[in-house]
Amino acid sequence: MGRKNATRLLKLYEGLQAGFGPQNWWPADSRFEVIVGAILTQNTNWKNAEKAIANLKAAKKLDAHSLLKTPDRKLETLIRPSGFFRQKTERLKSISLAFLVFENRGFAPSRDELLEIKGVGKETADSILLYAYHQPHFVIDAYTRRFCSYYSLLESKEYDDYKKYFESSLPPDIALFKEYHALIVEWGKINKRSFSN
DNA sequence: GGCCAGGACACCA
DNA sequence: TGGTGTCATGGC
Repeated sequence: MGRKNATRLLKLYEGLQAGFGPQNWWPADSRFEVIVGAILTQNTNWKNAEKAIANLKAAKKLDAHSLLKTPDRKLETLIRPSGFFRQKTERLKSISLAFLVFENRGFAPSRDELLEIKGVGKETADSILLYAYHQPHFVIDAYTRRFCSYYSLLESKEYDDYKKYFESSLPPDIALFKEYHALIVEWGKINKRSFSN
């Protein structure tokens, strides 16, 4: 059954690849920038998150120390285009602090450690693990659920059900995980009018 | 002009 | 566990 899923998933992957080409996620110059982007894009169009990141970059606040030293009001102004700017200001600060701890001790955070950080849920944690720390965690988002529903792969309400489905069906290939999730997002953007929910 | 983005969390029953 | 409200800007 795992084999069947694998065959099916890989076939769909090839189709997406052929249709959309290489995505090369995550666009960022540093590990910290990936993490910041993961917070800023929560329930937000990436274009808007990108503007906020550009503002942070221009203000030279795109490193954990500078960001932590920036007053909340100032930070809110810089990230305003990404929406939810008050929440995200708080979340950026809490994750910046945790990031410094991870850097100092010299090894990557576990999923549970990330989930303990305020403002980091399952999708954000997996995005950070996959795209910032290059570990084989499959990222599940709204598009992935629709994708699974559309192709009758899996029907569930639980994040972890989807995560296990992909991780147990696919070979633990980091590049594959990164590219597959990115392609599903592209697929979702194109098909969003085709069906609802 | 309404709808919704690469979610998370608090609160309630 | 399951349902609902809140957070907020900008593109289409």
